[in-house]
Amino acid sequence: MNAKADDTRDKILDAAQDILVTQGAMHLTLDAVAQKASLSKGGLLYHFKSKEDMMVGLIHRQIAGMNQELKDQVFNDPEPRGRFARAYLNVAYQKDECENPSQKLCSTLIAVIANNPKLLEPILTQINSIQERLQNDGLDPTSAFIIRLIGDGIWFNQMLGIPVDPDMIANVLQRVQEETGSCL
Amino acid sequence: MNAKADDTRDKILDAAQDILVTQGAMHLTLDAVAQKASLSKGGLLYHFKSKEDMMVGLIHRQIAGMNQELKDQVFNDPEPRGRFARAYLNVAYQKDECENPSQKLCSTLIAVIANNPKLLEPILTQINSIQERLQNDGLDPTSAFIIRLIGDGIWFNQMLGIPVDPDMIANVLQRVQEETGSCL
DNA sequence: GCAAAAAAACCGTCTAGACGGTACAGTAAA
DNA sequence: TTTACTGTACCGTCTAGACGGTTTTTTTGC
Repeated sequence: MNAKADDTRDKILDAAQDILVTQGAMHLTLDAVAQKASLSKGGLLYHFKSKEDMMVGLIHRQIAGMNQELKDQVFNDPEPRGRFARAYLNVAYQKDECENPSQKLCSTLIAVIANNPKLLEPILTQINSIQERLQNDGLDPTSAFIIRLIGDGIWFNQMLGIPVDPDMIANVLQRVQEETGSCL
Repeated sequence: MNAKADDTRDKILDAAQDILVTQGAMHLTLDAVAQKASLSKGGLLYHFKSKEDMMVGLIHRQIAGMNQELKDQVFNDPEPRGRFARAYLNVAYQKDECENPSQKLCSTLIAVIANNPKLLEPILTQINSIQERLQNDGLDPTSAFIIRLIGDGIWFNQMLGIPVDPDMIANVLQRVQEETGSCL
């Protein structure tokens, strides 16, 4: 069955993700991932034919997860104008530390950049797509760009593990909320 | 003489930096650095007793360079109110691609995070210092924080090698220019 | 409905090479 | 004599990936 294989693949990617978040990119080895996924190294390499292949799988899954989050946020926002912008900021900063897809994506990013910048392509595509959607969000281009930079800044801080003050983020989100209502 | 030694140390750090920017953190090996610096591996280890030691040296030099840039920018800005904020954005984004200290710092950052998060300390100190200086820049706290995030966002993009539209950056800078004159 | 064949999923060891770091003998200049 | 190196040989460790074999699942033939 394909479901079993998909399940195993997911387990492998979960393990890789966990190692990236908790131990850093340097400790992401095939052995470590296999062990954490309760699998042999051979089993791992059956599903992903190389470490690079595994990283690609991880990137794609992360991006898909992020897009789902964005979709949900947009869906739950009744005001069309600027709702993608708000969604982007909300996804970039999520309060619950454990299940933060943005931070996971960040950890993945670091690993990718450090080990194989060629794998950045799908991520760049995603970023371009976000920029485009921001531009078509009913805001003027400069405001859209500013919001993107703010979101990226939040990412950046989370990536470095810098504790960002939740109250401050709330202030920023509120101001954006107000300004996207008018014009920013 | 001490000048000779300092010169060699600088040459070594230049080489390390160059490898980081052009090839990525994975290719930063002692052998590669020594070769690029036209030096033997033994010679390198004479100046830096370990790879970690070399990284620390690199971080410190980068931070010093950035602070010098900030100082210069602030010095050349006649309007006291918000001039550190403007300086920060200007340093984060520099047009001339070759000599961009911000991008070099970014590459170093990645290497550090990926290989030894313990070395982040001096960088976190720097970031906190920047945040503090932004807060004492005559702007309200939320505006200051927003500007920091924008600057970090610019960093983030440069770090990923994402080509940011110079015109857009100019627009952002101009708006900040206008707003820091009034209140943002 | 069931056995045999085939394919999929997985195990665990082995190897070749890279890398950080050490040791040390020697050299050249200040 | 000290400082600033060169250059080589070497060690221990780590890691990606290859490989041959084994178990489990699915498909096929009857």
